[in-house]
Amino acid sequence: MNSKALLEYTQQFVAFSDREKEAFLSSFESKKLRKKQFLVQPDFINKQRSFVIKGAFRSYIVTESGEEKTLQFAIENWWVSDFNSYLYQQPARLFIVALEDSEILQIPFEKEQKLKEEFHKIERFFRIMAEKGLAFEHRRILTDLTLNAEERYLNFLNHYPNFIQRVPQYALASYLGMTPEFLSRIRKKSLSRTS
Amino acid sequence: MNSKALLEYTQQFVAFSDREKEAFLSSFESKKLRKKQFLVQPDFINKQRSFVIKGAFRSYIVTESGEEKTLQFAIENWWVSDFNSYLYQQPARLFIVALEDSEILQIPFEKEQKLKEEFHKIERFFRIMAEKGLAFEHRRILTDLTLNAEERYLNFLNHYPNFIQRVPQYALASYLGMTPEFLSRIRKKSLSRTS
DNA sequence: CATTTTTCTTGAACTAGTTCATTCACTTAA
DNA sequence: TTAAGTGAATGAACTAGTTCAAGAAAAATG
Repeated sequence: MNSKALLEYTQQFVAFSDREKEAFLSSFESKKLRKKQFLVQPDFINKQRSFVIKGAFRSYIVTESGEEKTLQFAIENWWVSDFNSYLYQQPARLFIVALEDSEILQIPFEKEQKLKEEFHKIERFFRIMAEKGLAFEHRRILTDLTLNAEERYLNFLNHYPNFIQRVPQYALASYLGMTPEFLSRIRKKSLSRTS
Repeated sequence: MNSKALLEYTQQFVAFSDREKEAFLSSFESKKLRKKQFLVQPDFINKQRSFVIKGAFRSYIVTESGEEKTLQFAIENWWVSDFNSYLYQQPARLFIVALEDSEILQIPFEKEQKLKEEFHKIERFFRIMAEKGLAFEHRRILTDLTLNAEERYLNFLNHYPNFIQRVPQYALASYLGMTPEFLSRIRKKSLSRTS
């Protein structure tokens, strides 16, 4: 199994012992998804946390009127889940779909709980993941409250240039809280300024 | 020191031993703030995490054009900080101000790090805090993407009725991502429907 | 490689929410 | 008490972003 990328990822944050490494990595299972396959669907419980080895995902909610609103994108070295569903083991509200043919490593909820009980360092690892996630979402909320549509797009471009090519524009628009038509106009405008 | 409320709060999530209890609670210091006093200000590092014993706080950012955008409210049994500043020990971008005469318990960043190293259960406690915070912010982002201004207000009313009386309307408006004038109109409309 | 499907672009009308200016109500403090 | 702020309400003009419709481009499929 291709757990090298995951191990290297963890080493940015904690130094696992050999036992911890073994316990941690052996709790994951590899899974492959083809483009357009669903990893999570509403009304089902999101029973796994997934780490992206290869490919790209989008998590989104469908409103009453049928619009899709994107909560998150994930590419290599990102985690993806319906976090409310996973944390509380309640039915999901989100869809998570593969944007490309993808490979992930998944850990089941129960195994994660046991690892965190048994190993302090694994508890720490997931604490750090959650804190980084929380800080990230605070920054997102602040930019959403602070910037207008064009500024939000330029800000995204700045921070995540590598996402742009891999994500459909209508999905990015809904992540940024605007319509695809308006994003198209914004891009036209900023292109004409650049060239 | 009034650490009873904090201890009871932790017991919802973890069962500390006597040693852990002692180490945890003795790491906090009590602080009182009068209404309108600042707990955090931009450009200073947010060196403490604060737990509200009594009173109410608001964290907000001031935009280039001078508007205040509210990120968070906190009353009794909530934590408050500029979390990006605290986590990364970088200069804050937020103001945090007391909305009432208040009392908090504060733990310094360095002490928190040591406690998390020494005690697995304290590591777990902060892991749980971060995960709950992350799930909360995901729900917030989803409602912001999904609902219009009136629905966001009614949703807030539903979920946090006790905040309404303690928070100025202009601050609530900026938390909900609308102008105070528009919130005023929304309230007028929904009042006339109720009575 | 032709065709079917999906995504992106463009225009024109529209509207949810903003802005600005003024009045009203309510604390706070001297 | 009276003055001096500060927060909330209201009206009217405005605009950032939406909606709808239709065509163009790109990508997937057999």
